[in-house]
Amino acid sequence: MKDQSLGRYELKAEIFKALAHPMRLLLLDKIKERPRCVCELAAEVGIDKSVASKHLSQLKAAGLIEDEKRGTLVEYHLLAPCVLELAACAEATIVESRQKRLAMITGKKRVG
Amino acid sequence: MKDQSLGRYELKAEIFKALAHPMRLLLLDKIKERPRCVCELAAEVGIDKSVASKHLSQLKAAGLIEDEKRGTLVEYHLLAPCVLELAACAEATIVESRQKRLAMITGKKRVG
DNA sequence: TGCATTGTTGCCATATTTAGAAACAATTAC
DNA sequence: GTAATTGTTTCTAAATATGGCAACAATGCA
Repeated sequence: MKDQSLGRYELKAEIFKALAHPMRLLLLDKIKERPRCVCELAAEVGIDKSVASKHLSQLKAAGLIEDEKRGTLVEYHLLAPCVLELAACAEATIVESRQKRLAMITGKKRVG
Repeated sequence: MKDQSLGRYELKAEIFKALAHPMRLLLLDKIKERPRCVCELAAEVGIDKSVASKHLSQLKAAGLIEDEKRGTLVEYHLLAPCVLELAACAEATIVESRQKRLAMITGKKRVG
């Protein structure tokens, strides 16, 4: 195996990889509020424009956002609304997992 | 900024990072079918047990799976059902995004 | 006890990712 | 045209992730 089924997951992994950076998640949230250009995003989150551009490029390559040129500006807007649910689900997953873990620890103490 | 809001996204990013590898997505799918031990998973996907153990460790750290010792075996089972939706959503996102992109290209050709 | 099975961890070499600065490209305004 | 603004690309160094192997730990069995 190792190739047979693996191919099916590489595309999925690419999307998760695009989401696997706190700065990109922050940028996504900013863009979700309203479309923004690179310079505005870079200033808001306090990073260099080249770094912002590269992060946005990755999000675009994953099909999560889209760009539109307006003069010298390049405005990015959200393409996949599903992403928001992804992020929310991720957060919920953390909370649930921790609660379960805590409950289990407590339960074990009581039982054993 | 750069610290102010970023912290909120680091935990989310950790989850996405755990999902950002095709092998780990494959392992998750196997575990989703039914709980399995490390050696079975490693054999099924064709990787070394140490590599499998490390991947599973990452999934566990992200709160996505949980382990349970059974003699010399360590059985892993799915902890966050939300993850499955995450993966499905990721796949749908790809398809939708590509269709939109194709439609846009076609549209641009027609219009312009 | 001695041995086999199962998992985890440590180590190493390699590959990928990232940030920052500078160079470069594209557009607008003068 | 020239300068200014905005983005992208390139290059480099540092950080991180990955796979494979060996060493080690834990459990079960004879």
